[in-house]
Amino acid sequence: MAGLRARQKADRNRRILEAAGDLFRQSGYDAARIEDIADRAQVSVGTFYNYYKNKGDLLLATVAMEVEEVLETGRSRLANPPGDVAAALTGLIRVYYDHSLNYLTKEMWRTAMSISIQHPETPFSRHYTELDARLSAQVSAMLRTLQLRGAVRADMDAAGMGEIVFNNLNQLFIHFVMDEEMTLADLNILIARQNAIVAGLIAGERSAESRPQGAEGAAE
Amino acid sequence: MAGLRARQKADRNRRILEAAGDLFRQSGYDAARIEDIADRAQVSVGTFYNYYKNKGDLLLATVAMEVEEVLETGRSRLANPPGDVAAALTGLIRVYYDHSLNYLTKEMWRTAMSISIQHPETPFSRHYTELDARLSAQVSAMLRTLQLRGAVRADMDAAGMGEIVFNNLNQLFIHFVMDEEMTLADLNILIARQNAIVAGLIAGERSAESRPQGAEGAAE
DNA sequence: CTTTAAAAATGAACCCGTTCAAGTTTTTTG
DNA sequence: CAAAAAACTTGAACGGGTTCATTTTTAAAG
Repeated sequence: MAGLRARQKADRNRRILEAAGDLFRQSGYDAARIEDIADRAQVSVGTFYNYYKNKGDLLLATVAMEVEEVLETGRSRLANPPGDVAAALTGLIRVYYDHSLNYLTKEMWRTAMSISIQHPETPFSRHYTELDARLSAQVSAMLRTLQLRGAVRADMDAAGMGEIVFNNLNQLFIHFVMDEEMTLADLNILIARQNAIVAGLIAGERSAESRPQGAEGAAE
Repeated sequence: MAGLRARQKADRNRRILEAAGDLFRQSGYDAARIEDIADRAQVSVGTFYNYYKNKGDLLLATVAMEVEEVLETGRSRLANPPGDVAAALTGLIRVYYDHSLNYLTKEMWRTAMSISIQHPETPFSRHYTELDARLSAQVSAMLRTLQLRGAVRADMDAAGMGEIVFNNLNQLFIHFVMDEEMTLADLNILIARQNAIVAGLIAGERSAESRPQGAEGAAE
């Protein structure tokens, strides 16, 4: 009987993950108590802490699964982006956005981001930050591809502009998860508007890109 | 004797704020216990909770003071921005950045952001989000001013582009406070680089703006 | 198969933010 | 000025995340 201990360990881990996902989605992160999660996973509270360093650490396991899936889907989009700059950007970004609520609630996203910001030195945060960096790199890579095709101005720093576009979409995503009323459709409209501006600015000289709209009044 | 109660109240509030600011800076937000803050302010724990709804609420009072000051300084920069687009953007943004560590530590910023994201419906978060919106509006206003002067392309949506620029600087600021090693100088270099890209893209046709650098290789 | 050692599970105890019933001080009323 | 009401202070008690000494289970050694 090779590895009874290992099997039991894997089993308990799976049960904890399942229980946590269920309870987080059902009652929310704050309301889901460690004791509840442990009970449902049929382990004691102490055992839970042998598997995860703390409650936040447990959330990462779930969030990370989601983001890995998004990265994989995004990768397949990099090879052949649409020729239209706005469409290419929006298409890639929608891959990210449209996956976002598959397994995670907005509250779970908020909590994950929140913990990541507050404790940047933890493995949780480092992992999360690294996933962000990889998403950002995908946007840069897409811009570079478009640039090599001539769809984007050759004199632009694609890597830097990719970061700007990613930072923008990331911030919009934060707004999205912070507003329970906001739908994915709303978010997509916002990002399409922003991307249209960017596309108008970076489109190659010869491309038939639609030029941006006129300016609105300013504030403050 | 008009308002003994009012004077005592103001006094206690001042003492609590001072004690909290001191302890947060000295020992960090997490390590500063409510009991310690209350002791130092010469009130009981119960009394503390008559003045602030919770620990995070107390942080807002400090953070808000800092941001209000930044907004005021920023306002004075709006009327007469430098003609150079990159210089105008970087100048405004440096007002924000250079003030940021006057009264607050990185850890305090992280905590404030963290709480704001996790509990968006609280007054704390609403206030913080509103301050962000006002900063964003300042960036938009500056772009609009430059546009009216002809330093920025007339066909650009200044309000939308202002949001993009703000989202970018905000995200960079998050990176900054998440990395204890990173200095303000490092941050300013990063934002100058990003702004140079933006400036190159949005500069008015006739302006003598420096064109952006060549593109780097892409990733992923 | 016993014995010994290592690994893991357990729940009571601890810490700290928050709440609340009871007590105290200030203000208002007559 | 006394009595009643209102406003405020207080610290003990509560809840939930986390820790740790102890016990139990599995693996290794003889």
